[in-house]
Amino acid sequence: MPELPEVETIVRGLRAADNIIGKTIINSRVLWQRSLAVPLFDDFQQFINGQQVLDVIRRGKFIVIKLTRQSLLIHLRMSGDIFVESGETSRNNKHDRVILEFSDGSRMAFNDTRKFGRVWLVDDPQMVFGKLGQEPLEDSLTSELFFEKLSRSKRQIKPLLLDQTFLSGLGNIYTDESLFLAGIHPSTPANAIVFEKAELLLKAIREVLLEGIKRNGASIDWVYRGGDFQNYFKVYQRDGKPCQRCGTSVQRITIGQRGTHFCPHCQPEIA
DNA sequence: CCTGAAACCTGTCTGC
DNA sequence: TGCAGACAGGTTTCAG
Repeated sequence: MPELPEVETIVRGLRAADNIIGKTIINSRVLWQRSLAVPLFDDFQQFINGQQVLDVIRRGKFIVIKLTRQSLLIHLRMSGDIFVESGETSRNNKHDRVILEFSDGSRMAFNDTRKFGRVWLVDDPQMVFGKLGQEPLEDSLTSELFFEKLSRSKRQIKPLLLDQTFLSGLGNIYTDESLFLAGIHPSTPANAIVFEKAELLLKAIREVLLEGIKRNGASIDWVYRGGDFQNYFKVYQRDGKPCQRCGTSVQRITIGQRGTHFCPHCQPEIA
């Protein structure tokens, strides 16, 4: 599920719809030990009990739950999801990995089919995301700064955008969609992108992320949470179908072990 | 510094 | 129907 817009959608839900702010944790259950990055199970349970949820924010693809004394960080990786509920659950809870129980009888479940997701309970979040790159939606990232960052790397633009130490929050879908909007071939060397194109790319990244957030993220495969951005993909998983701009068949190639979708006509090789 | 491959996992879909 | 293989929204680690 999880790129910046999906994580943002979940965080907003935890602040509003599911509102866990103000709740006190009275018990925790860890059903899959390796979902816990740190600390070990005994300490986790001991430390978290009694702490109250003060706030929930997002940093990159991390969900940050600020507690009385510490922070609970959750990274959903490929298949993680969060559910808040009370009473008997009606959903499929087969893949619940970590559950927090609140004093009002409700609970929050971290569900993760593929078990790639991780949970950290730490004093200082910086310990976990110290090297994370800038938030793409923040104004402090100017076109000039973005262009300068690009010009310092000769890596292919797609793997660079996926690198969370370069920018934080972009994943496979939003990267492909952004490169399409900007008309840049995914294997273009970053330092071959001229200023005007860099400016266009930053604008495209923001446009795609904001639309994703507006549509509550994308729901694909067997995971559905209400988001419908999947109905507005221009290239992602549209290989073989005509490009909506020029009609050329959208192509799928592999770059950096990731499926990569682009229009050969609108995104010519050489920036 | 860069790239590619493998690992961590479960589930779905396609083709024979 | 069965079964092999490819593939999936991510990240880390290691070899070259």
